[in-house]
Amino acid sequence: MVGTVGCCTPLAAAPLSEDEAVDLARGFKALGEPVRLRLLSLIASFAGGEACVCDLTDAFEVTGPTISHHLRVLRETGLVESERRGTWVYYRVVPAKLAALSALLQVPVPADETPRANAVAR
Amino acid sequence: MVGTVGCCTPLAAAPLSEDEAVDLARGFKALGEPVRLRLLSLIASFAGGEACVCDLTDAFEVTGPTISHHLRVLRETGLVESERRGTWVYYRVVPAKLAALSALLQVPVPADETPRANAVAR
DNA sequence: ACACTGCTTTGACGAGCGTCAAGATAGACG
DNA sequence: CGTCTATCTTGACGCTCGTCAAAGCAGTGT
Repeated sequence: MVGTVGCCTPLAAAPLSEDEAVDLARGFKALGEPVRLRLLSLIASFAGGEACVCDLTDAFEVTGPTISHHLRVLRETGLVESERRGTWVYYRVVPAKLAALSALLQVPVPADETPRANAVAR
Repeated sequence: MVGTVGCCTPLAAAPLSEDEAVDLARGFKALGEPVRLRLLSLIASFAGGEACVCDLTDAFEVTGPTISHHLRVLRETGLVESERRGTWVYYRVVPAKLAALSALLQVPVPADETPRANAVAR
């Protein structure tokens, strides 16, 4: 049963240990950078689920080395995989890793708060 | 400014714009720090969904001001709310904000990859 | 073998972040 | 009012991070 809210380790289930927190924070920190987030989004939304670096570089204002640096961070965090095919290097996302982080943020919504995500008032 | 850009926008649906990415990355960056992640987890798993700062401070190795600083970051990011009641200040998580970030990471899993996300421990 | 293109690494610089000690503020209780 | 406790702010320090230019490496084609 995959679909349940408590499939893995929701944030509210139990206080995170320091080691768990260090490990998970690595993932979120990698996502906490606009260029990396766009990079991930671009790769994920490419046809076939993979994109070559040449496509990615053109979509940003930063230089090639910077893109390469961010891709390396994403790769070393396990959020993407890379593979060289001939001249080009292709990147694709690792869904399991994203799912793990996503699951952590699924908090059981208390009764006095609407479960709709877009109703963030204030 | 409410600005919850991607309330229901999975990462793979379409490439993030720069503005969306900047906004969402703010949230992930706040989560990308072990102490803050544990703080959030601690608050979320407290009975009643809220915890006073005194409870939180005791659970960490860092000093009071540092806890206060991290709580401020979480508050200014919209991940938690605070309320003073008498002597103590209580914090509680904002589920909608977490849900928004969680939804973004839900990627359609391709057939060749296992959908299991519980390999979080690493 | 040589030149050319795609991508990564190296080294350096400025900005931002996590942390603490010390001081400031707010409420409770004599 | 004055003191005590709980929490936040300020200012400073070291470390990490994002960025770039320049150099390096890997494949392709001539």
